[in-house]
Amino acid sequence: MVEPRVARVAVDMPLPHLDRPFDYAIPDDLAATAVPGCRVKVRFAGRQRDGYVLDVVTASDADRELSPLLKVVSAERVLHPEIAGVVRDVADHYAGTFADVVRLAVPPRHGMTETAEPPDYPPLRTPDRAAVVLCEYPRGAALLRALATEVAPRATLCLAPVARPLGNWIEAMVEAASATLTGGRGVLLLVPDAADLARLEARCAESFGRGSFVTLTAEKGPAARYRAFLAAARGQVRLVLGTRAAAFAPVLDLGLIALFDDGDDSWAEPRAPYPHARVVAALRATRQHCGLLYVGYARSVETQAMVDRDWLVPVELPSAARREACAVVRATDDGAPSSGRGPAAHSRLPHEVFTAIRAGLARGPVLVQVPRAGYLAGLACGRCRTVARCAACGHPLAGERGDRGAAPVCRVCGVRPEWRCAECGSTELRAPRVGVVRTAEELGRAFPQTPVVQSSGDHRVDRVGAEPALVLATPGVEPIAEGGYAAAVLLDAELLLARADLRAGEEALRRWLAAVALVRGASDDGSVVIAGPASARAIQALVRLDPVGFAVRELADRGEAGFPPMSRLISVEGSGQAVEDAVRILQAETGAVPLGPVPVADDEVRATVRAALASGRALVAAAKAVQVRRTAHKEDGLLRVRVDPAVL
DNA sequence: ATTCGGACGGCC
DNA sequence: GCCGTCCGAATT
Repeated sequence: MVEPRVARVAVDMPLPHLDRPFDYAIPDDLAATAVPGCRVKVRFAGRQRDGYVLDVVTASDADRELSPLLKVVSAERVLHPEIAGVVRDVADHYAGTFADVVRLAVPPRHGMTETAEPPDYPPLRTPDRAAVVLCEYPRGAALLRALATEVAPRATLCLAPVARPLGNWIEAMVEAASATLTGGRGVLLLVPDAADLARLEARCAESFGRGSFVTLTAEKGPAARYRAFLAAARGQVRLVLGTRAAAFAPVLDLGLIALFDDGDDSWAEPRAPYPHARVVAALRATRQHCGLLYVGYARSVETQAMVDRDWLVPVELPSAARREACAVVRATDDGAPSSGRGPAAHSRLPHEVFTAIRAGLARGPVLVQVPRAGYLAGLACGRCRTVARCAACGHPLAGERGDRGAAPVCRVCGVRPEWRCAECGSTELRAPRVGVVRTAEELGRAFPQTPVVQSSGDHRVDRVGAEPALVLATPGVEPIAEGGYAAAVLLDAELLLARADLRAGEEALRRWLAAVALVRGASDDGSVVIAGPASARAIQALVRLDPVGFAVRELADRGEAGFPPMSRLISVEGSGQAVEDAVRILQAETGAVPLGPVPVADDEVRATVRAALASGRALVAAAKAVQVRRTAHKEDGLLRVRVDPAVL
């Protein structure tokens, strides 16, 4: 009787034309340690390389003598078969290779950590505490029941943005986790950044017990990262917390992936093949039949698309209940497109902003959200302020640096269109105004008796007390206020809106809602004032606290313009010749009409190819085939392929 | 006839 | 990527 003696190995070699498993003979002395998921060394193309054993089988279909495994690095199973499947799915979705994706999924080995006695992980406490957040939402209780009974529900929770339990995203995630863990399955909780992770970690320690779960993040060094990874892979913990890189964490018997704020741009992996954690989570939910929950104050256009095809269940309050629970939001135009120049025109606070701050300070801290300048400025109609879009491809136009009347240029297809506003017919374009409030000193002068707290990227403040203070923050780093802010003012809305980016409106609304979520509800006199053009769709959505309606309309716009998530879009970037060849092949094989190429930095160009969703798989497959051809024929020049990139 | 080198294609 | 092989041209 012949024992299983063949190892199917994923060799660490990111060449697209060699992106498949290779078989190796397992020598007798390695038979015990060469287990599925372990790291091995093999000889490939005459060179020693790393790899992972995907499977151990009895026979190979290779028509040649198998090379032997050279070495089993260790018998530790670091790439479980189901994670290997997810890695393959992600690689296929993004026209990438298994080797590239597995590097994102499995952290580098740390030998000392692996051989050391593992720390003691006490069992999870799953307190029998009633869920107070999710049960307030329609379908929330049903969601919790499904998570507890292995039904693997998929949902997107649009939280009411308010500093009350009803709007507490941490509580919502802990409740979903608790239900799943009580039902006996493992949980993966994902957040976009380190500050959110610290807050979630503290709350989980309180609820489930310190040390009973792990936090998987690269920030604490390779040993800590690998220790946490091993605890999950060995099944020593059933709850894993983490940021982007933890989206692949090998939680055993996974019952739930919950992901907070999927619109945050940090979910996009900067390394090839540039997967987005939202997509990784969705692919895992499909393959692993686990629950999936997106949590946020905003609704991303992507998750709305999943709702529309009945793949996700929407969970949100009816709009009347939401408005009743949250702060009252008003918009005040921060000045007409003023021709006035000089300091006075720039430093004048809109009256309503001033009064809102003054009224808020009487009752507690007031948040002032001030966006940083320096985005790539987009253009708007000079008369009606509708965002100026390229007539050829629908992408927002950017203004080339210069004085007023600067030539508009499309960064996607490269045309310099004769622009005319689709709404009002005007041909007058305008760039966004510079900020109304430039400095903290300016506001400090306006409210001289009030303490001023500043939080920004380089100097982050985590929380402030309940006493009156002016809290100035850039979007994304707002401190939490004890008991909630009495008021918030959102300045320079137009600056955020007028980026030459498809997602400008969505992104602005997401950031504003995050600020509103830190403010007390209307019944506690919480109020928010946003300074910007009240006619803008995103501002209207904020005033009505209706991110879902906004996402529905944005999605419809994307559909009309042929952009993701209603189309599949591939960007091809690299040397002119490589891009030209790639685009020609993609066009020939799929019939897709390319946009561009347009020059980008360093002598490189970028072209964009779009296809209807129905033929998206074919487009992605063709893009992979282009790379296979390139590397197999050793063509020179670089070619980066991105599927549905977050920004163009 | 023999050696050298560069291009090409397979890699388990 | 890297190596091995195959073929043509240069060298003896």
